[in-house]
Amino acid sequence: MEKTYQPEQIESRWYQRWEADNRFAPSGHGAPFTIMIPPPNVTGSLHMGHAFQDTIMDTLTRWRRMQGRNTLWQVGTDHAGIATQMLVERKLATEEGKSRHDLGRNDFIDKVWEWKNESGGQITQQLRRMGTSLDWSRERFTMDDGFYKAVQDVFVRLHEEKLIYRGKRLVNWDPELNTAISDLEVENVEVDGHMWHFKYPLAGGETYEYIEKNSDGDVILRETRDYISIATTRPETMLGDGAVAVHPSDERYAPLVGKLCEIPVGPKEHRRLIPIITDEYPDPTFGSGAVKITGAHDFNDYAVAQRNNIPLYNLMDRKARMRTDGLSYEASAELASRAAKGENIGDVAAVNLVPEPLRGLDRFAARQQVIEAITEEGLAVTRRNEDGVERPLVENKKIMQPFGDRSHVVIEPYLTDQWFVAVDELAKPAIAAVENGDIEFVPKNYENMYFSWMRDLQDWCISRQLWWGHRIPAWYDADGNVYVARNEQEAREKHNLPADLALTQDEDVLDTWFSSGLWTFATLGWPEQTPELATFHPTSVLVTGFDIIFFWVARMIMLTLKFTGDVPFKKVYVHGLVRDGQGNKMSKSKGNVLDPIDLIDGISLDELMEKRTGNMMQPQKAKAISNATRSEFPEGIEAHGTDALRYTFLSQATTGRDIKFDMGRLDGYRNFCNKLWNASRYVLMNADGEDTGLAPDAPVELSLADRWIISRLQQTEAQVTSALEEFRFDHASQALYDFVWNEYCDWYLELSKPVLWDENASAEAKRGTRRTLVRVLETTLRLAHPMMPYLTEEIWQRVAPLAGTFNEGTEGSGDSIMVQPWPMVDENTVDETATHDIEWLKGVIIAVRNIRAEMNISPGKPLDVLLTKGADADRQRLADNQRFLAKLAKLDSISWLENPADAPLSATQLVGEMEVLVPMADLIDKDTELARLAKEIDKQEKVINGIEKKLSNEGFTAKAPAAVVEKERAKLADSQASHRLLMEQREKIAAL
RNA sequence: AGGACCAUAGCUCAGUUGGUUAGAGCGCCACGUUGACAUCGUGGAGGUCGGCGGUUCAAAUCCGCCUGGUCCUACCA
Repeated sequence: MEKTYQPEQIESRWYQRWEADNRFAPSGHGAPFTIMIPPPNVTGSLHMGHAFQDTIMDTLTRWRRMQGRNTLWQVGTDHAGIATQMLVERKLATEEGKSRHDLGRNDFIDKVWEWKNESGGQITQQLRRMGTSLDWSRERFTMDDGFYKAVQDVFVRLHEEKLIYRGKRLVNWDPELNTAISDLEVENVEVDGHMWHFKYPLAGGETYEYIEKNSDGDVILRETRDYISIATTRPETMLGDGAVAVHPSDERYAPLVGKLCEIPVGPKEHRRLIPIITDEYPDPTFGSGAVKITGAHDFNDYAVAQRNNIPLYNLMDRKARMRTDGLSYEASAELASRAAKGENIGDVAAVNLVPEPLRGLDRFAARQQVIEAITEEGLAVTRRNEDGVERPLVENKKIMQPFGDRSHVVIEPYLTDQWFVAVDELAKPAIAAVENGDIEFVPKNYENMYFSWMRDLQDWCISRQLWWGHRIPAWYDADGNVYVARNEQEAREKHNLPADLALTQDEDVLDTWFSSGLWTFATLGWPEQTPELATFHPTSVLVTGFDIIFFWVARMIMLTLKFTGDVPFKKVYVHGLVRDGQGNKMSKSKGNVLDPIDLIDGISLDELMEKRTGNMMQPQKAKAISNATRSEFPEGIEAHGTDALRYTFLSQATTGRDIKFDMGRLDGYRNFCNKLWNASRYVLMNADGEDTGLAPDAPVELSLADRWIISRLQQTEAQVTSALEEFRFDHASQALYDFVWNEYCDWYLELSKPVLWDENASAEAKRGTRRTLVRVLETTLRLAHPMMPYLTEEIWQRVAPLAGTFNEGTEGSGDSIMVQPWPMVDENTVDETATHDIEWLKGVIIAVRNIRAEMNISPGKPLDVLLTKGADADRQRLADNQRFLAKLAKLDSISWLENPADAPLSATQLVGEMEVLVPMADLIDKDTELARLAKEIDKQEKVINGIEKKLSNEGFTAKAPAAVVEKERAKLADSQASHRLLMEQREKIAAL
């Protein structure tokens, strides 16, 4: 074996072997255990979030597999409609200078498939690097044939039940991508905005008395007005106003209700009139209390317009430019004015209320022009500034502006025909499933997040004006009648359409999340009732980030309950975001992204800087990022191997919070891998080719240390297992780390040396120690395997043949650790006595080490040590463990002093009641030692005082449980003993 | 505006139902290479558990308020 662990040589070899041997396919005979991987974008690449998530899923999967469960970890990728289409469009533009429209729909889609086939392997290759035991033989894609069928089926059936409908609604429109998006794909960001105040003159020059009162009811303003004052952050939408609304209780405007006012924009001769109405929506205490209602360009206004039958006038095209189509402004204004008076004007779609000079302008340019025109006309509300000049009132104001989460452009509420899922009926059972515990969130508090969202759910807009995705299975005839069916033929049959009737399919595709919502059951063959579906569904646990609970988890629950009658998963393990070491979100623009593969393989500083700044347009920013990178990673990043990376993720996988990825820990766990590697080297050096007690009838003698480490192993097995059951990967990894490093390596291996290297030790004892060394290691490897698969497999191959315990119950498949049984706790080998004895032994050794350090005695200098004042048990322990003590504490001799009074001047430490003496008359520095003792005495006195105070408190002795009081008394006795000893020491030294 | 989570050693984090002398790793200091490992060993320094109040015999832990941070949801024309 190499002297240090070299992961790169081991990992790819084992992964290929596992995959070739079909180790990842379900094979257990126990209860099924299923995890569905959250399908990564097919054209994506592995980021830290994936790596983290995949580590957790793989750990669970490997663990359950070893427990004998019939384990399936289903793999697949997502077609990721918008993301993939954007990517290919950008590629097309840069490489061929073409847009998708140059290619046309079919050729473009071919192009995407081409790209998918070319690059889709990247993410799956990277997944393999993480050691994931995914069943590649069942890999799925959300646009493969099976999914196509499932999606058609779900769509058609939901439509038949009227749970999918089509309608003209106000939706979030992305003017860059030219598609509708769902509420969830909108990010609201606070930006600096303005609020303008304009006067809407009353029709026919009418006037009224405007009276403003303060909260006490005193009149603070009284004036005659011929207008109503309106505030807006989006003046360009005034063109599409359909009404002005005031609150019904607002006395200021009561005289105006039912009258008409004039929108102060557009050609003067065709100014439109709109009614002043009442609605609950306006807040009388905000602004002027009067709100313009632009039903086609604002969600709140839309609701008001619906309630009050106000027409919706669309002003913009798909790119959020002012419309150029439809009727002339003059004709449109005429129609709209008739509508305002209550006339039915039929289809409003042709009405284009954008004045000709503004047509074709971008929305922001149009805004500027509208503001200027109104201001010029004197219809802006003015305020006298500090300098005494009247100026138009423009408030600077933080406003929340909606941005597309992909395109990062301002989203426009836009009136279009879209397909929707009516969610009310689907949400009810989905809420119930979590309420009644059929689905459990870990940690629990995410259930609240889920409930609050589910209880206030809007219908889900599922149509996207994209090309890449599942095309909506609906066909139209020339008259616009719609026929929903699985295919055109079925549409004709279903509706008895004449063969010569021309049908065209809906141009839109479905929201990506519509198909991924079917992920847990469509991957298993649904709508066919396959054996896989019967076996592996519902799945056991979903591992996912909190950020997609709404996007994905909630929708899976709704759709799966609807179509399988069962929940998609029983548990949802929700994890936080992986952030950088400083707690910042990793992002390309910040240049702080870590690539899991780089952490595994290592990367030079130059390459890392290039990677982080490669496509960056601004040289200044690139330089800043380079500098930051250089100061954080002056030497680049070393290779750490997959297991170390996995272990780091697991140790940081604490519940309910984001993860600050800690490079220091990564180094630490790389060292841990090396530690385990070297411990194994030691075991193999001492056991390979030797008698490890494999023969069933060979007599074996187990030493104290052997019994102790076996006992500790049982406890570790119990800890790791229960930690995994509770999804506490941090605890599982910690328990294993402690056992391996602090017990097996630090103590047991050292304790094994005196036996193995002692020529006088019996064959039985040597055999027992070798057997224990090997078996404990072998079991530990199995315990560690789900967390660190490569290292454990590599070592296990060499250790297992010497351990001879691995074939139990898994005959014929004993050639990989993957298929070995998970360690079972054996209560019979838990040995309390051995534990106490070893603790005593450690106590003596540590006491000597302490004395060495305190007295500045070289660690190598052999000492003669005396023990005294102990019980008979201590004397016996000394007799039994002479050679261990001598070896580990580097002693010449250690013996029992019958009469404490005979003790020479010594440095002394207590182990229980017993004293450990290192005689050292010649070594002592009087003053230093006295100072040290004074400090120690002081410390003990503080402890004693604290406990005495506690014990003298009657409330404590009366009310605290007896055991707690007893514990305090024992502590007091210990401290008093220490104190006495220190005092004696001080006396002796002082007498020198 | 409503809600969630977080605040423990210089850094990253543990700390079960209240009872520890408050722990780990990294970093730091001192010492140490003959027989698994310097990606190591031994010993050590370092914390009034964000602040204030309360409940209790007893609070890092339970309750309230405050401060600071992260995030979600909804938003006011």
